[in-house]
Amino acid sequence: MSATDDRPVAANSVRDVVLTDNEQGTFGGRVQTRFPPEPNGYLHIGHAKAITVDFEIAKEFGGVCKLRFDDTNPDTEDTMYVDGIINDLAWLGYPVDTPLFASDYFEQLYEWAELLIIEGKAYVDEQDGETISEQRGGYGNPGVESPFRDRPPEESLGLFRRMRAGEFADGSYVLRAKVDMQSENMQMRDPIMYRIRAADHHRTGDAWKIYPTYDRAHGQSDAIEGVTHSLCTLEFDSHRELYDWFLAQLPLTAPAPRQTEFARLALTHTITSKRKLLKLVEDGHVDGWDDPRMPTLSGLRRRGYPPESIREFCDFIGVSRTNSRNEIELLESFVRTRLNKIALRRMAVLRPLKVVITNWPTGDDGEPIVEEMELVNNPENEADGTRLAKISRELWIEHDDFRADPPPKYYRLTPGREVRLRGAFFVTCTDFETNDAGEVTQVNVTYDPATRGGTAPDGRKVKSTMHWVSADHAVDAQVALYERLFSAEVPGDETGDEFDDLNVESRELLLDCKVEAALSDTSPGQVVQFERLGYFAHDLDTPMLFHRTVGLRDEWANIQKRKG
RNA sequence: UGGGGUGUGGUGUAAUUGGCAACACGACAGUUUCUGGUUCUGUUAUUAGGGGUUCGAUUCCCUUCACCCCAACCA
Repeated sequence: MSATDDRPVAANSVRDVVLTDNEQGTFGGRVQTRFPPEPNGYLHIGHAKAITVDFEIAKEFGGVCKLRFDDTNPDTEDTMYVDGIINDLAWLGYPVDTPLFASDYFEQLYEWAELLIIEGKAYVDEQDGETISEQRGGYGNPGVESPFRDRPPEESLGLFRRMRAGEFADGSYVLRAKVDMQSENMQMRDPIMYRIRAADHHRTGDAWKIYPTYDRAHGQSDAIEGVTHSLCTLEFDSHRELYDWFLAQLPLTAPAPRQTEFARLALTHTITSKRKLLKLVEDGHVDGWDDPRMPTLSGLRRRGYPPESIREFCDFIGVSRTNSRNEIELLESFVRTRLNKIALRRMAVLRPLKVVITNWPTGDDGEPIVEEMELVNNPENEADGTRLAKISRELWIEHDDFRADPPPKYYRLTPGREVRLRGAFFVTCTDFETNDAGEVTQVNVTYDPATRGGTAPDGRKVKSTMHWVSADHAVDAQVALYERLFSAEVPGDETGDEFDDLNVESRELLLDCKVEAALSDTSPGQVVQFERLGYFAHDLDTPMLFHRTVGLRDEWANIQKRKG
């Protein structure tokens, strides 16, 4: 997905590595990548970057990218997540027919483990986890070799086979690689290769009693699949040495895959830790994994983010080794740019205020007449055509669009002022009514029949144009407005606890909205622009419930913010 | 504390072998407009600090500092 316009192509440190490999013929020009999620949670915006890096690099060089589930830890994994991930991937634009599973390689991995034992490169340790951890030493401190490190291979082999047979309890034995207890790289201090787990695996059930660790399984799964470029995030940098070590012990015929790291995506006002996302769900701060406030792909989908805009964003931010945090506003700008082109315009009144056109004509039956106005569906795309909307004597307008006592620079309706009702008429406010609390309950206006369609024959101008819906023809709707889920740019930056920055008012549900009739034809998931308000996504399940995807740029809001 | 990684505007990313610091978002000012939207224009940086080599340094050298990652039988 390289840039097609005159924009400079975003940096891509991974591309540079592939380019170099191709020049040097490391893999004979082959490029194969993989996206390797663990099925223990749903995909989020951070994964979207990894996904585009993995898939787009492969595409760019005429290679393939496969989806492989790294399902080596039965305790946390579930088929539900497998399905969810495949689903989200397809929505993002990367459909996968035949996912791969690390668990399919368990037998091969096991055989290679026996090989290492026989060659004296792995041994069974029977110390407890705490002891092993202590012996690992610390940064700058030497490691201590396990008393079982030089156990004869035959003995280790016997023990390892009994581990597999299920003769031992969880945690009683582990298989360790015999690497270097004095290495400056902690990953190399005899890492665990296999541990005993009595758990039920989501695919292999109880067939296995022992499970390989990530470091043990990952690189070798890559090798089994023929991966050339194993792309991952920066925190695995220190694992690369181990990744290479394991592969170097194997009787591989093809060149070993190469691990290359890049910086993970971080966004302001957003968390992407799976554990904390799960906590948001479990503690009821959000409705679920697909709550529109969640940074999950399913949440963004419900929120109305076009998948293309996420891909364009990922392409734009580039790939580098610099730890950074992108502004959520940048992502939103891609959403707006895309939606501006494709979203149909509609009129919706979120906080209705009654307007009466006092000089509106009456028909022969004594009732106010009803007229139909032709409205443009999308000024950015003439092919979207027009629609008809009914108008009569009584209307709803936005509460914010009238002020009895207007502040400076207020262009909207106010006593004595003439404004335009979008695509309809010019109206002038004559007076208004209030309740006991002094709140405005109704605005009375007169209209100028000569301005039908929205232009004055005499060429006079108005300062502002407002959206409206006919009171008799409006449809009821509910609208969810969203603020950032975390109020701080970097959640937890002050206190260390992200949840201290949780915005408890991140959702405002408006139950009594009045929208134009055409909106009842909106399909589930469709995103439209409510004119002057923003982009809104029709809920996937509940009819006439709309989620604000993102607001429009709002100059007036900025003016008020500066004052306030 | 040992090792590894990274530092370019408010933010993110660019800048052949050293040669006018570019693009986008945001902000601000203006323009256009039947959306305070859109469009278009302008403004917004002595490249972490210090020193050195050079006619010339974001780029090469030395040095200081800051931030991130690593001591799970998680991935």
